[in-house]
Amino acid sequence: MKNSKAELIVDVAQRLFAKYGFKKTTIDEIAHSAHIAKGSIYYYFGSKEDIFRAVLDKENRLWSQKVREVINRASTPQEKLRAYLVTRTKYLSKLTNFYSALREEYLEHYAFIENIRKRYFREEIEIVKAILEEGVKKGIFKVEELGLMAFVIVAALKGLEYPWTMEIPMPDIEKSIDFLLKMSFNGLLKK
Amino acid sequence: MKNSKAELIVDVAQRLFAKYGFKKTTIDEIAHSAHIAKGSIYYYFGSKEDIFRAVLDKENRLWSQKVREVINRASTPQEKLRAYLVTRTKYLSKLTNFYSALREEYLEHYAFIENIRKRYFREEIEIVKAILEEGVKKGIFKVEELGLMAFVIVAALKGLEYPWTMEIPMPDIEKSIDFLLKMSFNGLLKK
DNA sequence: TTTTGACCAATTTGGTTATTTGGTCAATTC
DNA sequence: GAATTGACCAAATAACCAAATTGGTCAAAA
Repeated sequence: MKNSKAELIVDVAQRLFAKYGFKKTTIDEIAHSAHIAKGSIYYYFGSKEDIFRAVLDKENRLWSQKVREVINRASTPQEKLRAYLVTRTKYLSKLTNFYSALREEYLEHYAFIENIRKRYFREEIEIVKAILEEGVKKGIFKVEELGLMAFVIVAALKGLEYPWTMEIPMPDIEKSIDFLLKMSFNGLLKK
Repeated sequence: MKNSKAELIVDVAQRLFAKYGFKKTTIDEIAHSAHIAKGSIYYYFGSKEDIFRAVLDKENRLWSQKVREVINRASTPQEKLRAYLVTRTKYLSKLTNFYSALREEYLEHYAFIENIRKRYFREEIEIVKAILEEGVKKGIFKVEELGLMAFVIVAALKGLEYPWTMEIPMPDIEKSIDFLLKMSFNGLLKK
């Protein structure tokens, strides 16, 4: 038995949320699509928000796994940082629900979505922090305040996401990242 | 006579827009607050959007002036860049309408606000580009692609704005900027 | 232990009417 | 004639309300 009922619900909900968004997807639809009664859903989940959280968690686990995998495969801290930046950005747009929930759907700003957003923001900072830490330990990076540095990097990344929301013609994302990295490593100043 | 009627309208509208936002402020209110008839407003402005644009322009001129002033006062390109980053960020939050229009009010996403947003985004990029250009000419900076570099810097700045919208406890903004700058100048790598 | 569907309170929807809004303009004032 | 006015209008919005839908419950059944 590879799929428990709870997983089935999450899978179905994932598809529907992706298509219609959180608000427009109804529990009845989910139940119907999953060929179970509505009551069954509430046997496994406490609320609609709970289901959504489960979907987001699933997508985030996938993203997190992929990102960590790519980071581990890279050998130097520089490569790790680059691998992280490129992968996280490319992969993020594939996580339909995660992405739209944290960007578009926040028009409605549900409190629970805000919380999820914060949690993942912190998670990203932790990932970057770990990379920087390794770099410092290996004597490759020179960073005084790890936490702040990680914060600034992640915040800057968010900034790179922003323009394409605004439909400003944006230079190719990967090029921008490579550029940001090159500058980060070597600095602006002429040697 | 130091205030033309058009200026009076803009001043009154500025106050009201700041308090109630674009949508909730009515032409009747503006007319009433300015002690003139509604028709008079349309003698000077073509539409409500026009008035709003005028308010935004006024605030932007102020901001722009302040920023350029501070930049000119600084002597080295490094100082100019720092002066720009700090001033632009600190000052931006004072421009009530400008700020809220380009952040909160975009929930409604009026096309004309999107356009203004884009224009100011480009304006910021130009300012940064000019600073970088000077730095390169003086042989202080080493930047290959000026446009892209300026874009990345401004985008990163937007990223630093983002967290306090999300109410994530954010490290002090000035500290972050100094940090970002130090890193930008010297790079992450150990020498 | 799981599953069900009738059931309920609360919210959302669709349709209608009343009010307000942005914008016009002929008449009036300066 | 440039500037100002307020009554006026079509269109948008708010207010209202009944009907439908929604998230969530629960006693009964499997």
